[in-house]
Amino acid sequence: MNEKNYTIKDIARMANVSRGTVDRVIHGRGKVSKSTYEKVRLILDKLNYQPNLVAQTLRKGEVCRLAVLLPDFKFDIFWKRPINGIDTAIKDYASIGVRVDKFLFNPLRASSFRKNAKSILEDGYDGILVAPNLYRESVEFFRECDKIGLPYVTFNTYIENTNALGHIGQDLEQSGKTAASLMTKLLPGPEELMVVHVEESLENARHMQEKESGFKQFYEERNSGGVRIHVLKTDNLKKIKKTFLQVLKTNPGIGGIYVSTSKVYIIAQILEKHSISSFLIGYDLLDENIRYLKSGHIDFLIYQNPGIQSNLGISCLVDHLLFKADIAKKKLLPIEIVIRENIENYLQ
Amino acid sequence: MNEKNYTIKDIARMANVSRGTVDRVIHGRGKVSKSTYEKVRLILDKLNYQPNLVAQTLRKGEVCRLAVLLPDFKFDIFWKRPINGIDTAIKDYASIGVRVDKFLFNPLRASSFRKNAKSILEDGYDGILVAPNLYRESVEFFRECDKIGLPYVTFNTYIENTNALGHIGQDLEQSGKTAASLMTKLLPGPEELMVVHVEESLENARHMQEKESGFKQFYEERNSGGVRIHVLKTDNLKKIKKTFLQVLKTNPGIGGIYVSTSKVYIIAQILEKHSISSFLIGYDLLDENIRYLKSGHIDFLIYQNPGIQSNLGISCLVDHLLFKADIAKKKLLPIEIVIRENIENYLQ
DNA sequence: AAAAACTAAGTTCTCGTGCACATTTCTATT
DNA sequence: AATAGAAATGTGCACGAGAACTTAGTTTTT
Repeated sequence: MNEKNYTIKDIARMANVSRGTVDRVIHGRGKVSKSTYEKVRLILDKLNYQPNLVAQTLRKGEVCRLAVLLPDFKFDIFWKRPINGIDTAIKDYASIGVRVDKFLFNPLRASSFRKNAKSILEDGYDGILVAPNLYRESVEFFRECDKIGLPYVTFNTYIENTNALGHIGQDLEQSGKTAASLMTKLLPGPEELMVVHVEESLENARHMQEKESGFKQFYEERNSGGVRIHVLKTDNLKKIKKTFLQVLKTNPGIGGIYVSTSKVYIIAQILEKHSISSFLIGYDLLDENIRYLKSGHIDFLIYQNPGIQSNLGISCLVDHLLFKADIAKKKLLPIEIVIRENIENYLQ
Repeated sequence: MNEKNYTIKDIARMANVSRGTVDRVIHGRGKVSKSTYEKVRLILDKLNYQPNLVAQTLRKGEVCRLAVLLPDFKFDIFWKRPINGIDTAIKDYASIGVRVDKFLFNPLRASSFRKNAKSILEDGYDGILVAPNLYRESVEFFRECDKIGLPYVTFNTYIENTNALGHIGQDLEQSGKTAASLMTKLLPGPEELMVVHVEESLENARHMQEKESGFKQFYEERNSGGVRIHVLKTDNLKKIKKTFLQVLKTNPGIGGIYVSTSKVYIIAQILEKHSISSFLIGYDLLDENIRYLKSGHIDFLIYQNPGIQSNLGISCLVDHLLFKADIAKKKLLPIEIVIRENIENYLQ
């Protein structure tokens, strides 16, 4: 019950050797006779010796240095929350001696990515968390990392065939499927539905596509042949109202709308204004969205906490570097289903 | 950007005093002249000195000792997961010098609670996490704690008018409301519903009641006058099938069933066997429940991770004791809505 | 005026780890 | 047997905080 935490000193005393010898055994630094090695090893194993992480951290000062390479939210607001999440993670990990430096690149300029990547490679970091949304440059960067054995974790955008330690991201397809499943719960019969993409960021172009694909896939897998899905895509916030209403008018059978982005409140607004009754599912806990969820104009919000994503990314590297833990290749974020009654959990 | 973390030594050098003096200023231990005090204080404030938590922990060895007083899961399986959660928390906090000891009592015997409570009081702990499900004994225990200024956090069962530092628990009423809200999404019209309580543990008797109350409240608040709710309560697993089928037969209009416990798979089983089609909402990610969720016999599962609950409980005490943080009086657990498409997030 | 009491400050030790350096022990060669 | 050289093992210090202990200087007491 009352487990004592054995120290190197304890082990040394029990094995009748000095601390230095125990230390050498623990770290396999050699220069220990075979018999001594085995004697110490046995005691170590029997007592299940765990080094005192606190002392270790104190001694080492900075345990490891991580670099984070993400798009600057100045150019793409999408990245604001992941970056805030990183800031939180930085504080959390500072106490155990992990230092994290941020490198933010302009996602419109390959040169900006290259420049930051170069700095990272030159600065001798121990691990990197990177959003590889510039494909060619990222692959090039990964080659460099592989060359010098620098571990990296990919973030948000998944790239095949890399030696990444892991990937942290949203499961967009599954997210679309979740939306579709919720939709059929609202509208069990064969129905006419609409998928609306309200472009909000560069990053999201690809995301929206995958969500739509997941949404459709759900119905294909179910063989719900009777379902008709209309897709509306726009990046012009001014035009959207007109186009949207037109699609609705042309297809009066549409009973459910799935908005693939956090801009779902725009659709809710239109529905409210024109007193159109339709089921509505969208993303994220923006204040406007919450208002419409509470008023009943939005039926479900799906939430994938980007803050958690950042934290997972850092912890993934730390686990590998510090605790030598085997980490899951792909860590995906929870897809949270939010309604009026359980929203409180997700606010703060 | 590149904030250096100043140490006592740095401060001492800048103020031209010794480390001891700085230490005295920091901890207000007196024996420092006014002029020196102010000189040091000024530098401290200007540099926003934060003591190195790692060194502090190392020095102090054990930072604090916490006791956890819960029912033994040998007598009530309900407590298995919270206790597992505690075990996880114990490991997590060990690294920062927090020691947690478990005291498990027999929830059927007041004497068992008393005996454990006495041990805790005598052993000089710094804080206590307690499940006060034996009312009279708990109140008595809290009086003792108050007397010696021992902080405690209540867990799972809420007791009014205590000086508890906080309470960690499920929001049962809200949980019932969530179920009701999901039900209306499945069954929008005025309907006939059933609430089934399948008693599974002592603890749950009260829980079930609150969930039912929340479920009904949802409809009252909405003024859905047309809804009829039948309640079935049983602790006899053998009889349940018969009674349940009888209620269904007598009230053929019932279109939705809300099971207030994790035993929802029993109902699903009956529905499946008799090919009864009805919407079904229940609790927890038991293997059987997951199977029925995947097969479509269960429509929604609600999940309130008891492991998280334990962790929150410990962190609540640690925040208070170590970081002197103001903690929220009531911390409630997320109410997670689980369907086939997002279940993966919650498994492991 | 010397001893005692007190104040303000400095010094040293501890916590457990990890590494550099010092010392001992063993082996091989002359 | 003496000794170099390697191999094995021991020791000391630093990391930063914190508290006990020590010292220097001042005031009070007898």
